[in-house]
Amino acid sequence: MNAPAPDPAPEVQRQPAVADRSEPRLDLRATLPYLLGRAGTGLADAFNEEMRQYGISLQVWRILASLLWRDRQRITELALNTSIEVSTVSRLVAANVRRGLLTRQRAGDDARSVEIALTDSGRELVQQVVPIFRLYERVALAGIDEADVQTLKRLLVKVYDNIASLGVSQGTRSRPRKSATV
Amino acid sequence: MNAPAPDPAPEVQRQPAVADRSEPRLDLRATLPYLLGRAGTGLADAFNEEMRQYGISLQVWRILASLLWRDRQRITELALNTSIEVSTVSRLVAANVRRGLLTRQRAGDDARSVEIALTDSGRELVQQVVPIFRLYERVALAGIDEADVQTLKRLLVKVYDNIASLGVSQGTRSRPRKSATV
DNA sequence: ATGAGTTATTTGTGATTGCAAACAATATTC
DNA sequence: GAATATTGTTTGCAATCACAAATAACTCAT
Repeated sequence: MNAPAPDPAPEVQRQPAVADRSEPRLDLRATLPYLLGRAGTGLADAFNEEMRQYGISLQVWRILASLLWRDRQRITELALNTSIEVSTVSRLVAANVRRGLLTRQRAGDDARSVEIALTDSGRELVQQVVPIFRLYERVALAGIDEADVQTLKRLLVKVYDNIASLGVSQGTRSRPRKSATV
Repeated sequence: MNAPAPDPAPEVQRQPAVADRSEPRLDLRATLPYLLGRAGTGLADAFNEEMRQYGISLQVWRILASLLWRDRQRITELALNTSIEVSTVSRLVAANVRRGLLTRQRAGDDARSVEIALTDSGRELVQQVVPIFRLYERVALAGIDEADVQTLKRLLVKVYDNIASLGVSQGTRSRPRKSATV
């Protein structure tokens, strides 16, 4: 969702012939995918766990947070901004309208779309959680100096862009797909 | 639900009074949890997709890779090494024994445990995938110089350790929990 | 306006998987 | 050596969620 990655470097599809040169012995635990996934889901799981006491899931948190950032979004917008499947967003929104955290009303200009907004208690809840979220970020970054934090974030963006460039090359793909981001 | 955020290493429970000082406006997309999750699941999804043509899921890949690294592991070991839930490992192993990629035989010394090992065709398959895995890692790291790669990995370990300290701090936790690592 | 094509959302359904309970075997304690 | 606790694995069940099909409303060319 950003810079289309400068020089996407190696092309992915085909070349198993050459690649066989690498050793068969593979220690996953020193690889980027492993370290990245472990840190990511570790953080996500921990935060998700924390969210239980607020009665919301991580996914719902992201929807609420997105709405705090910009209120009155349509389902599709929410799906795009949170990287959650549209149908899932639809159901999650429905559930939380029932719970009184969100309102859903049809958009004036387009009778198909609905505008989702925070209720007062919804806003209250998110604002209550925001400090917790920030806290988790601080905890995750504890003992890392500011310069390294910036480096880390920059590299994570770079990595994402590198990967994203793959998806596009594949041709027909541009869908949101899964996710478990905090 | 487990530890309701006790008093882990870093300062956890901040007073919400002060916390309100932080801007209510929160741009998720500049935060570590977001960037981390996005990069991690982006990579995982892409690789998972790639695995389709080999007929295995990302989870199965990790089990196979772990067995390539060290053969003859018990279910619990596999769960530990791959960070996949024990019951899930059990089912995945069962399915792939049926498919002829793995063998399962009771361990000599303990009639409860089973030893999982690669069959020839299982080993053949993993070895075929290893280069693809390495390729994905290279693609993800494209354009990042060696020093930064090391920094990135080091920081990811640090972040994980920081988070892990949260969970462990409260005696009761030591289970593997969810995951989606490549 | 009418019908083809598109966009927004919801609903049906199957697959995955986490948790807890069930089982089975071993260890420990008395 | 019986009773109890612990460990390793599997299974029952429920929740989550992606994909696809269905529904509804809009756009636009004719």
